[in-house]
Amino acid sequence: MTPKQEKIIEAAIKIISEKGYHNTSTSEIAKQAGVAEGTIFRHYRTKKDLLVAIVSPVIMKSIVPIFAEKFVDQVFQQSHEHFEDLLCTFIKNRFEFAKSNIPLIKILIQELAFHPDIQASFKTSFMEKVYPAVSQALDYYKEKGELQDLPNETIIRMIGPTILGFLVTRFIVQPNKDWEDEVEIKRTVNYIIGGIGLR
Amino acid sequence: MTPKQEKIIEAAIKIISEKGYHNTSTSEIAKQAGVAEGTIFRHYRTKKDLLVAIVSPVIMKSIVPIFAEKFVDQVFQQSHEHFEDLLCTFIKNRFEFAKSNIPLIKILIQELAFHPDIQASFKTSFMEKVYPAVSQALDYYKEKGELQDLPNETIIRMIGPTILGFLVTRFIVQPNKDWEDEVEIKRTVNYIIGGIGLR
Amino acid sequence: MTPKQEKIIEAAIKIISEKGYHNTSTSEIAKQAGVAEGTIFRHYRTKKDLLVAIVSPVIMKSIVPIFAEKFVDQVFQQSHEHFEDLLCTFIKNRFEFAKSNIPLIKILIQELAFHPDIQASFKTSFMEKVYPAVSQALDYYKEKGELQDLPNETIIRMIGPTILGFLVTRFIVQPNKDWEDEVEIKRTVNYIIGGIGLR
Amino acid sequence: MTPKQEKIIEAAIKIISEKGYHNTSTSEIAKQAGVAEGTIFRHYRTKKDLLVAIVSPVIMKSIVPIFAEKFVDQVFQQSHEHFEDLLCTFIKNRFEFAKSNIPLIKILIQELAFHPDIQASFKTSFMEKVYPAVSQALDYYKEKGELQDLPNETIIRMIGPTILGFLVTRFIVQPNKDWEDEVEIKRTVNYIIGGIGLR
DNA sequence: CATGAATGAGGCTTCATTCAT
DNA sequence: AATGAATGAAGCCTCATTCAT
Repeated sequence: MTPKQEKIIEAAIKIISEKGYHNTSTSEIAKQAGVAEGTIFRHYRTKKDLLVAIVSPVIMKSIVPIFAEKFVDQVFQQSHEHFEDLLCTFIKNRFEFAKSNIPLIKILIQELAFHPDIQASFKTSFMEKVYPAVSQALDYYKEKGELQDLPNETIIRMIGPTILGFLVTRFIVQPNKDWEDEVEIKRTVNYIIGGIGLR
Repeated sequence: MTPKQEKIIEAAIKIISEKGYHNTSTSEIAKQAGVAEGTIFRHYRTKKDLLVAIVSPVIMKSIVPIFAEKFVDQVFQQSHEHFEDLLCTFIKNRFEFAKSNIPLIKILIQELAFHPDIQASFKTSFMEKVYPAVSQALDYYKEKGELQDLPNETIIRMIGPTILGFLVTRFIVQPNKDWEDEVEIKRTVNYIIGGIGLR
Repeated sequence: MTPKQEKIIEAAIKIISEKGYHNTSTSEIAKQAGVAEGTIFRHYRTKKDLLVAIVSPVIMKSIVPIFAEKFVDQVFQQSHEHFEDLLCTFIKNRFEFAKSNIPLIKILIQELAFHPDIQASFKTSFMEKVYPAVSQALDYYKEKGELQDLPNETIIRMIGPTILGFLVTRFIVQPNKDWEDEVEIKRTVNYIIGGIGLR
Repeated sequence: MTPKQEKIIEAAIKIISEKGYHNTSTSEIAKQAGVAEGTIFRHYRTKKDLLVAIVSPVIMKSIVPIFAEKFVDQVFQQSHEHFEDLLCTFIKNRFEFAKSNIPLIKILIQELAFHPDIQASFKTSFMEKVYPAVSQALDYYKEKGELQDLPNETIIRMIGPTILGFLVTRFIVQPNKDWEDEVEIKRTVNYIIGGIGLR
């Protein structure tokens, strides 16, 4: 990855996250990157390729890592005795990730709707790497009697938007509000635990 | 609203919800509507105006009505003794609304990100009509001891994505899944009540 | 065919025949036609489509008509007792055709090499319409003892370039030479008859 | 001519003959030649220069040699008693030349139309070297009473396309047909002799 | 009111050519 | 001599918008 390439990606992320993929012209990206327009196409065959180059790693990093590599181990190494601990770790981790990747996440969310191939890539990542790991963890805590006996799909369907909703509100909808992050994270954890935990 | 106008709106909703605003050309809309391209611009000065004409009513209908007109009354007429009842009514109502307005909601969600003016309109509607009503209701049930003592903003920030997440999953992400709607609605209500209710 | 369309075709023929398809830009054609560049694409979806629209009719008119419609009839109505008469009529006819379609023929010859689809179209026309008719005529005159017993393919392979070579030399290679057309046509006929006729 | 240069020429001939000059990019040539794109421009100032470097020798070799060097001598050394012998030698010679230079000849024929300077070069070669020699030979055989009393220009105008037409048909239009080369060459000679010879 | 041909600005992309390494 | 990243001019094409009919 040459310095010019980095500038291009950087510029593209900045502008696309602000105005959206379709409202951003390659000439604009080139100008912002301080590069000739042709240079973009030396590195990315099409404008779409550039988008994919931006979005692909985010897909990986946004959902995969925690689960694929450490998550399951952690769970069974009892590093998180209670589901609540695990949830808390997870939310804090994703919070930090979101905090330092706002533009990328904005782009991913916005463009997911319009690019079936990106959608597919996302879905695949999710179904192959995230879902099995989470499902396994949920089963584990269900057996420990910490979770209600709901289908895993339902649980995920409820936790997912809760966390995503929190992060989107926090960083995209009202980024300038005076947030007490610690408290709000705690409340989100409580909300989820209240909603799916066993009393 | 002439019959031609209706055809235009109808066609625009169909195509834009499928392919997105930017991937839909006015000529395509005209063809689908069985109308000359010029006719569109006789009724809507710009393509953007057409989008606004589509999206504006949805903004109203998607968040306002229940609250603005009947909601508060209902609450104080004790038509819903418990918050859970109110919540259940609300979710079922929004469920039906979503069911019969999928394309419109798709458009609204997708384009909200790229059109600051639509965002503003949405925000205004929300802050002026929805928030006060909901807030009032929450206070009422808090006093009745049915809700935890959380800031209203936080409660809304948690309920909102939960419901929206359910509807989006149900109708957009996995519309073809074999859903047991009754059950899933009940679970969603329980999830929320568990999360914010007092035990 | 609107007047603008005619202007476009006219301009395209002029410039492409002078400079070749690839050296001619659509903006140049538009300017020469006194039309906006976009107008070209309203009538012809691509630049290639424009070329095909120009070339297709020439394919038809350059080889098909004489044979398909009148040729065979004429032969069997003994309107041409000798092969020489038929040949003379044919060459004169093609001579006149070439004279009034020089740019079109130039384009056809030049671009045939680079556009496999046009080639195919040409080949099809030739094999389906021209070859059978000519072959039939040749057989007829062979039986009359006027032609040597050569395979029809060979005869056509020799007559074709002779006539084409004459026309190309006459109208493209040396259009400004002081030609005695009558004489030169007669000589061409004699050359062919000498080459394939029976003494 | 360095080995790199040879690779470049070789690659250029291959690709340009297949796809034409304008449809071949210098980067493609570089890749096929296993050379950096810049290297092409170190040896040939422009893409056009490269084409000329390819085409120039073919112009020489395709029409000049036989005549310029050995032809005239041969004629007056009576190495060919009859015109037919000379013609036969010539066609066989050009046949072999064509056989081993198909791509080059393809390029020459195709690009001649679009490059006035190459045309000029061709014309000059022809007028200065070929025409006088051939003309002299024709006069010689006319005096011997073997040829009809036609203008040399006319004779050349008829023989040229006949031979060229044969070679183009044989090697470019229908290279895969099952040709009996010996027979077909003989027929071509007979066709020409029949057409211009004295009975 | 409706039409649809015409417009022309602007977008993406290609590619011959240059130049620092 | 060779490289190949960078350039930017120019090409094809799309599409929202206008306007004469």
